Amino acid sequence: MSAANLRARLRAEMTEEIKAVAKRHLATDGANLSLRAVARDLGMASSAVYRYFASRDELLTALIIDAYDAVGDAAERAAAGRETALEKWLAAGHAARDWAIANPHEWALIYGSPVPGYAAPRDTVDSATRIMLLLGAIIAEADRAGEIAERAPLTGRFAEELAAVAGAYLPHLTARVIADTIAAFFQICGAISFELFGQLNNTVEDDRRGFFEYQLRAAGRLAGLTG
Amino acid sequence: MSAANLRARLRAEMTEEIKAVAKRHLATDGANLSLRAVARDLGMASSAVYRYFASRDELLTALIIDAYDAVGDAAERAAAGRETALEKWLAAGHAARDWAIANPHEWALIYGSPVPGYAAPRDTVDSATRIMLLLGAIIAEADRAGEIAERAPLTGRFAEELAAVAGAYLPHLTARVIADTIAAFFQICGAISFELFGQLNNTVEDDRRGFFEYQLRAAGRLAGLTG
DNA sequence: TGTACATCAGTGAACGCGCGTTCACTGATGTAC
DNA sequence: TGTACATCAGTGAACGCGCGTTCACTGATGTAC
Repeated sequence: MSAANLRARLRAEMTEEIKAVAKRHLATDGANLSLRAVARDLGMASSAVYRYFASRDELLTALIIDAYDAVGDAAERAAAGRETALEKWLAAGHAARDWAIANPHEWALIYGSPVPGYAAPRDTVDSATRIMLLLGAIIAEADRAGEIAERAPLTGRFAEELAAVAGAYLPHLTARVIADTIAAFFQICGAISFELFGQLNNTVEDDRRGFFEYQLRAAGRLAGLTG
Repeated sequence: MSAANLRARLRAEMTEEIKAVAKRHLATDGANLSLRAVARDLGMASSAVYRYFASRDELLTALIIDAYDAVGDAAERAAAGRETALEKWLAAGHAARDWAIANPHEWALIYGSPVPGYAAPRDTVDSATRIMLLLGAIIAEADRAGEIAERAPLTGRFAEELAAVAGAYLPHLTARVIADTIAAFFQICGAISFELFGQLNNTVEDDRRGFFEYQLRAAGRLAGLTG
């Protein structure tokens, strides 16, 4: 390996380490992450972090992209091993929830309230849409296999807007599939977020996984999945 | 009016004014609300605020209770004027969404990511559960009127937990109604939050109300509402 | 009616802290000739 | 192989800022006798 490559590798490793420490700090500081605290934990001067990230916002952006990718990855891998559409659906949903429970503050970073004064740059969209595309693909595949319940066509102006999206970016999906995928996605993420943010306290304490699966199946039915 | 009462009234008015300014500040600062900034806006010394709230957290708590009450109030009033269960359901849902759109930062305060380092005290629960009780009451009423679709009984450990809750606090509701109400509530709040937090950008822009109603009806079906 | 006292909203200075970012710098490492 | 130079990670001090909370205080208003 050339010296230049070695330097590049060390740089990449340091970048990862900064992100790893920053992720830990999300737990205590939430989204108002402190660059100085991260540097302190790494035993380096706060100014040194600027060798790796041009600003606090850029570090935040990196964390956000990582989080979207991680949850998307987890869902994709879980679904990949399954046979039927329903199995894939359930596997993807549980994978997302498992990841959220293991990384609650990263989940809050991407699906919680927006960080005041922070505007997500374009770079985040690709990673952000991965999990939605996975859900859409599962539904579309089931649709082609004739496993999707017959439903009345969508009506209303929002249906036209969704049809336009389908035409421009997702020609293999119908407006109906997109609407139902988004709706199911909102339901699933809502269920995960509310469980995570404590709204189930004092009601369902033990079998939250079971209750989540109940809701996950409901979301599947909403999306037309039979079985 | 006695002088003591006058003093009490002025005190109450000042308290309200502090909360009003603090609510405006949620927009810029999110949950890391600055007491000093609020005092500055009111033209008073920051220490004066301590005559009204013992700490920043206590002010936050007051804002949270107000927000829960406001959205609960809006939903209750909207539902009160309707005839059928479905009409009440839609009216309550739209009222919650309308309130959220009008007060996005207060919505984020109660249904967004938890504020780091802040633990909600007991006083908030009554206000927090109002809207869920309303939804549960609508479903229960429809159930008594025979307007709820027949469904298989709940199975699983979470069903037992919910049955225990029903037995202890809500004897007129079945575990099934509670499960479905919670699930529908998560779905509705998820839809509102994700719309508010920008997840619909570049897909549905115009007719978000229509798309929300589509999801609201789906939530109603999930809860067993026919029609 | 007049006076001494209590109440209490609000002041302003201070404590001790943390923050993001900049800047001139050091010193190790690698590169070119 | 040896030397001059370039690169670049990391330092430490500084700038200018904001924060929550405390404390001794002022001064207006109301109360008791």
